[in-house]
Amino acid sequence: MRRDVALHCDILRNMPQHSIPKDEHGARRPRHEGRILDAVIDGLVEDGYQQLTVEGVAVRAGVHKATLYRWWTGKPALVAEALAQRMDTGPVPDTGTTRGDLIAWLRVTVANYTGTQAGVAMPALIGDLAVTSHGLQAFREAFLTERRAGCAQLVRRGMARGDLPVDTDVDLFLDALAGAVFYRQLVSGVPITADLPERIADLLLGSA
Amino acid sequence: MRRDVALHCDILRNMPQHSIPKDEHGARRPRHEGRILDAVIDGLVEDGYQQLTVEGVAVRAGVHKATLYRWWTGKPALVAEALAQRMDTGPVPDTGTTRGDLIAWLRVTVANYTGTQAGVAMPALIGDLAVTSHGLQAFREAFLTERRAGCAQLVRRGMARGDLPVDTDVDLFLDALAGAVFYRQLVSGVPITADLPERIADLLLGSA
Amino acid sequence: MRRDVALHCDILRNMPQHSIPKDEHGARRPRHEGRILDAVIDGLVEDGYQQLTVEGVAVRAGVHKATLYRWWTGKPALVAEALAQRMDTGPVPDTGTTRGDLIAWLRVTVANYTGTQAGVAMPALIGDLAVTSHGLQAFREAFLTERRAGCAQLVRRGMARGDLPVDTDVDLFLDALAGAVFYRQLVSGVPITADLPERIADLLLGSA
Amino acid sequence: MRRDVALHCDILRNMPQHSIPKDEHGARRPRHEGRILDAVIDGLVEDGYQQLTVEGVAVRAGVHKATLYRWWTGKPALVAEALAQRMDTGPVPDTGTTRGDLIAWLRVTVANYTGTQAGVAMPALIGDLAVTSHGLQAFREAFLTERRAGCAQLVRRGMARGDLPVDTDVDLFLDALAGAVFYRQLVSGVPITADLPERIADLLLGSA
DNA sequence: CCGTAAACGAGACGGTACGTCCAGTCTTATT
DNA sequence: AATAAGACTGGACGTACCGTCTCGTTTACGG
Repeated sequence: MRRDVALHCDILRNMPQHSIPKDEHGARRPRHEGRILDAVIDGLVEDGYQQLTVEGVAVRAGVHKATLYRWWTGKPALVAEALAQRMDTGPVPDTGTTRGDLIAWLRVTVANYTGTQAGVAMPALIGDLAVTSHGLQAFREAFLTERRAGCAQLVRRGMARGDLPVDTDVDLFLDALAGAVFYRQLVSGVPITADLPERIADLLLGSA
Repeated sequence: MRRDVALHCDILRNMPQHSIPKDEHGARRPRHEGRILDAVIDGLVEDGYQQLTVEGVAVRAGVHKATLYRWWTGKPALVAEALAQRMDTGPVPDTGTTRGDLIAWLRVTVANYTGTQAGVAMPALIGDLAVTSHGLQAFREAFLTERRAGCAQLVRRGMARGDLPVDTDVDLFLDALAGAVFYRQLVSGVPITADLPERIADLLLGSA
Repeated sequence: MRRDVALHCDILRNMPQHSIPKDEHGARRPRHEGRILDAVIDGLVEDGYQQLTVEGVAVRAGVHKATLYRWWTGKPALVAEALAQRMDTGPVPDTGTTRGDLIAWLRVTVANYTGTQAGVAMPALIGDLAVTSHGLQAFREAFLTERRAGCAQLVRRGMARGDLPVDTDVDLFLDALAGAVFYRQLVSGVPITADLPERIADLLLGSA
Repeated sequence: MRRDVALHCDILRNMPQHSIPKDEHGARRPRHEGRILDAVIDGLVEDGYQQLTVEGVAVRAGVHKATLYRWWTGKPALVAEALAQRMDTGPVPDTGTTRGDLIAWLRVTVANYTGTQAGVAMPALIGDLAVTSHGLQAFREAFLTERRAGCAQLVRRGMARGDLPVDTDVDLFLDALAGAVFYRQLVSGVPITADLPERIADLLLGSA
């Protein structure tokens, strides 16, 4: 009943008062889920993941702490769900060229990791989720799988076009693509400039 | 006096009893520094970064909690120093070929992130360090700069040899190199196999 | 509607299914009153008064918590009613001698306070009831008045017989009689032996 | 270290600032013990035992909740210690006559149970203490033993004087003595008048 | 060899948040 | 109607760890 990191892309929210909210499968949902997830996002933006507390979210959302624990197992689950719902995924880009597709895709990635609080929250969140073995895996499925599949599609299109070697290791390509952004933002700290997407695309297309 | 993330590659340790440990500049050092950093590492290995507590380290090291706070500002500083001392850096590889050098360097990187507890602790540690603006920067300088410089040297050698384009963005190349490993280990969760170093090298050398 | 500590010596219980239970005055009664009060008693016996919870009673009785709150004001009222129905009162003893009567009466008292869970539950129950001014009074009327009247009758018979002074303070006599048992059981903790009734009777009859 | 109901008649309190308070045996004591026990008593008087909360005591005493839990196991232990220190024991009365002694002793008893909040708190306290098997026993030893011994001395003196039968069951006598007051105050609810001590004395001396 | 300064051990303490429990109320649906 | 189902507010629980503090003791160096 209680979702650990059971993430839903729930669009049915802000229902008329006094009607029990349900998701698309008819399952019960927290009464004030919208307010709660908004509160999580707001807290992330203002204070960052570390400073975010369950009690703080409860206060901000005007909800009792116990209500949060009824529906989520704790801070990681709350944040994971909030991020999953708010993180921009967008459509798979189709610009006509492989380079253009990769650049478009990377732009969204860069925006997600830098523009929102998601990037800053991510390492700590992952650290928290990794405490339990299943936590991180569930998060990956809810959060990454879809987005990763979109990019894989894009890479295969490039292979078909002959822009990429036919034996390209797709998974590795994706890891290098996203990893370059992720690592720069979190670890190396090299400033992220507007032309980063193009530079990464060029590096990986071997046409730099 | 108190080092926040003032990391030293201290080789003077395990001194004869009853002599005050000093570093190479004659500065005083914590009496039981060796035991303490060992305790940190042990704690990391057994419980992970999240579960590690300053009190726990104190108990494990047979030292009073206040002693730790006298010398370090808290958990992140303790862990950062412990990792910096234990993380294997090694010499800059020189195998004769650029591909060989990259593979050798990546092997050490993979070993660091997977073999030790460092990789697992890293995201949470970074998350903690990122709370204070200077924390993360200090950690980078102590931890990354040297290692990164070694790899940069290796990349420039490749450019000189003509194995890499002359206008290669070195910083970006390093980010993609390490990022692919880091991202795979922490985010995507794709299993890390023995041939990963070769595959990454091939991908980035455009010869895949 | 809702009885606070409105205790009834209800003998209409375990009715045929699907007939609305009513008391002797035709008033409506909770549908599953029997199961509920049994659950209270069971809970008292197994866990004691402190550990008894309204939710626990609801679960045990297979009834919804709200149902309990519809008919009773809370735990004290529930327990008070359950005890009132189960506490053995018995007839006023008439053995022919005052000493015999007192002993017989004390035997029942001792049995009530030691054999059942009533004695153990009593102080905490009284503590809870005493929170509201009327709570304790209502409990006294339902629980004590009848039993006390029976004993008073017995004492007056003794005065008539000349076994007790004609100016005996009956209320005080009753308090000392029951108080000796109550105090020993709850406060002093001196073990209660089989001959306690005789000893108390002798003490108060002045023939010890 | 932590006293469950380890009660001390500690007179060493309100020490000069920054000196660690110790009891007569040199054992450590809570820094603000005086303020804390005062807060307990005040809370009892104003709200009664049931409404008293550990958090409330902490606030009232200007002390952190964790401090209370460091030194006491919970509410029962706190209240027990506070009552033990504040409950008037007084010297064993010696009026020259057994009747006078009993009356004097009963007056203090009545005052304790009615004048202070102790009497009102007592049943609920006992109920709480009785949850753990040792709790009640510890309380008895700290709280009752001394006072009871004083009265026993008084009863034996009466036996020596010939005012009481030589085979009087002292324990039972004490139970009846205190029980009459206790039971009236808590259970029967009969109003306690000024002449109650005399009446009880007369009843038990068989001279009523 | 002894006095001084520091590091250290011991542990109470205030503070913040945790995650849990139960009370008691409410809405909605069912019987 | 009375019940069932169960979400919800509210308040307290007892715990964990943080980082700071005082106080007394040890340690090792420098005169």
